[in-house]
Amino acid sequence: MRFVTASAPCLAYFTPSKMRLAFAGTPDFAAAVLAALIDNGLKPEFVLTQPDRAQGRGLKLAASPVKQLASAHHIPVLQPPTLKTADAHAPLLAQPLDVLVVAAYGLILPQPILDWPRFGCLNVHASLLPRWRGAAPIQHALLAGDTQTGITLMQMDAGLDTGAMIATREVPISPDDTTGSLHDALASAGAALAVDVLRQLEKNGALTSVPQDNILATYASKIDKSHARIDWTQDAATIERAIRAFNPVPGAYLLWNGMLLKLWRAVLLPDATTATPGTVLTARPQGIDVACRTGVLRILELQPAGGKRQTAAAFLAGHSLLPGCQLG
RNA sequence: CGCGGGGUGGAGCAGCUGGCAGCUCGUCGGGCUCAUAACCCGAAGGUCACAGGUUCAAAUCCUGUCCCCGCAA
Repeated sequence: MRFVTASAPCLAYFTPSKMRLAFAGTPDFAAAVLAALIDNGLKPEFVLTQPDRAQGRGLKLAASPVKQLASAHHIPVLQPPTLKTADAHAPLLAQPLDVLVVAAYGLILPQPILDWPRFGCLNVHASLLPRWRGAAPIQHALLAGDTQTGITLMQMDAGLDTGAMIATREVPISPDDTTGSLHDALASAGAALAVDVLRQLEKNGALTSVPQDNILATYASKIDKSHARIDWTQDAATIERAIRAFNPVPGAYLLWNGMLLKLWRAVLLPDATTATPGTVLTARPQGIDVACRTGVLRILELQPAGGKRQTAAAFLAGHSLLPGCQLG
């Protein structure tokens, strides 16, 4: 926001982006990118986001983070349920556009939409393509034990994250990163990269890109609850990565006495064990040690269904989880 | 009105077919010991989320409100 004195001609102070820019996105990740565009004088003329959905306890109707942010800045918001039909995209195509920035929008863009902006649709993807194309790149990077990931800004085409790459930005993965922490780091990297590329486009009037090497492509399939149950027949290092990859959602969990326990934090122990995988070796205030296929995992923080997240010491104070019992 | 669990000393839980508020841990005091997570004795600390109702009597039964959480989306 800049101030304009009453006596000065407004236009002399107001230098709007010459580009006709629009934005499409839905969750927090997208909202972070949108916020950066707004803060850097690249305010979109309008925003596309998914329709308000009933969600949360009580299924209350909620606006997406992108919609909330756009509304706060008085940017027009469009929420078509789909873009596949001519009815849906006809009104959009009537409007001239230079570039559409897309970040975690969640709707498939058909060819007419991809061809709509003069410089095409630019997607902010949370991996270093061609590695981890698809829906859950952050989780898969953690599950795989990657030590580095990043953001790729690419020119969208009809394939799933197959478009030519315009720019990338690397983000290191630390041994204690979770999907939550990495998501935030990637969101700010993505936001910064999107701003950089748009400024460059504004200056040069053109974009350069390099095609992806399809041979190196890997796919990051969607994560759901069924993946989040701890499998003790895996080795301890794999399980520890899974706990971080499923934090904060959907939450790695195990079953004990028919009770669902979410695992929030665990560390690898150097110990070896010959116990059956899933056996509790010791249950002490400093942690609950569980045998895995190879290695031992110490659970530090967990959460019973209906209860709050708590330390192992707190949990043990109220539950008799004894050494020797089996976790599933 | 999507389904469900829960709010009890500082922490985690039990009690909830109504009748003296309990357990594990922590805290404080003392003792015993120099045994990988010590042990023994003692003490402090709670208007049982809030409001109303039923009752001789309510943490417990009924009604309403607030807050926390799991599932499902």
